[in-house]
Amino acid sequence: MPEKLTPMIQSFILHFGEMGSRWGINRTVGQMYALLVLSKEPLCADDITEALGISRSNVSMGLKELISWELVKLQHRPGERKEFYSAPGDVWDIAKTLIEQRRKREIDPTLSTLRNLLIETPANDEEAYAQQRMREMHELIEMLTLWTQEIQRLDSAQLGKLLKLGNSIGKVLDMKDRLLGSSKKESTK
Amino acid sequence: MPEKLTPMIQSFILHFGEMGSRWGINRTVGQMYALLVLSKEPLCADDITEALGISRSNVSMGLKELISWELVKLQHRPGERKEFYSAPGDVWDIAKTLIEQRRKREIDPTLSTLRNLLIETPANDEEAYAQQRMREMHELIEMLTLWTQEIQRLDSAQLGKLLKLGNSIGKVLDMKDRLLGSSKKESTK
DNA sequence: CTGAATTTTCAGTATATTCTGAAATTACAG
DNA sequence: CTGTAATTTCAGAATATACTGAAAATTCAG
Repeated sequence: MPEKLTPMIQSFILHFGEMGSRWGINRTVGQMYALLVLSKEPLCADDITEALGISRSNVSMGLKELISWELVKLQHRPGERKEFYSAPGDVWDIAKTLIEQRRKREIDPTLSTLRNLLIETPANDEEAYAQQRMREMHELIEMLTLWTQEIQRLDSAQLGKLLKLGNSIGKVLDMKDRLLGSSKKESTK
Repeated sequence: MPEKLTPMIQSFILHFGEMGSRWGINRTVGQMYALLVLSKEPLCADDITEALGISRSNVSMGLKELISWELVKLQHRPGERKEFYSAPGDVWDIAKTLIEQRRKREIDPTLSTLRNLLIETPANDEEAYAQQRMREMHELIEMLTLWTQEIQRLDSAQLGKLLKLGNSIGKVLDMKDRLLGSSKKESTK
């Protein structure tokens, strides 16, 4: 469908369309975002319409969704009515936004549901067991959320350093282990 | 639709059905899994059919999917033709399987696509820029994958200790910072 | 203000996904 | 083996999601 996109850029867009559809976002919106991420200059709705070969109205709705995810920024040019859209220039910023939004939309409501079910008094053994599983689940999700929140506080530069250092994560966890006085004696591979 | 499920268990099942549908898994399969997770004893297909009020064939297909995700284990009882299904008893095992499977199904293919596009020689400035974004993206995904893989190596008990210690993750990251000689001077809140 | 350029909305259509019942297949107790 | 209890398959129906074009609403240059 796309018109003047190079094969390389097309492949990328198609792949992330498919990926998007595996997450909440739908295929077309995923493609729109992929296009925006790859383009240096902000694009207007018509640019997207043409590049992806989809209807103008579909683009309008897609952009609305991307904006609600805070993944896309709207810009105006002086003396121009037209609106231009762009994705953050920093990939880590994008990832942080994605994580944050999914937390708000999925994790938080889940934790809230679990808490509500946990304050009820179990009516029988079956419910007592069920509540135990829910409790474990709540604990786990809360902890993983904490971790990701800590990681999200790193800025792109810090993350870059971490990356360059290779997989020293093992070392950090070992350190953590020592801090915790872990019983299991297993080195990092 | 469900018959003899208590309201508490119903709520849980409904919520995780919705959640499942936001991920690759569909609503009904999500409900089936929620039911299995909450039940102490393994269930047979007919139990699920009855509890959720869906067709027997739907249950059969759903179970097939859950098995392909390795989220559910099949068991036989001596002298019984019937098959019984159960979810792991440990929530962390479940989470690890989910993470692992999503990595295989989504992350790995994405990294592979990115690598293929990165070995091409950019035909023009536009492609050169696009490749740069792809490179950053590849780096980031690879690093985050490494982190999660390290975390996945922890067993349930280690994770439990981590949890009980509260959010000491900040401290570890600070430690890491010092190790890296971070420039930014910001304490853990 | 005005009106042309632009964006948004939405009802209807197209597409994709999920679900079902009936038929085919499989597995195993006897 | 055989018969039956169980599971699986699959074509078609039901449902849900995505997409479009036309019409309405909005915005701002002049």
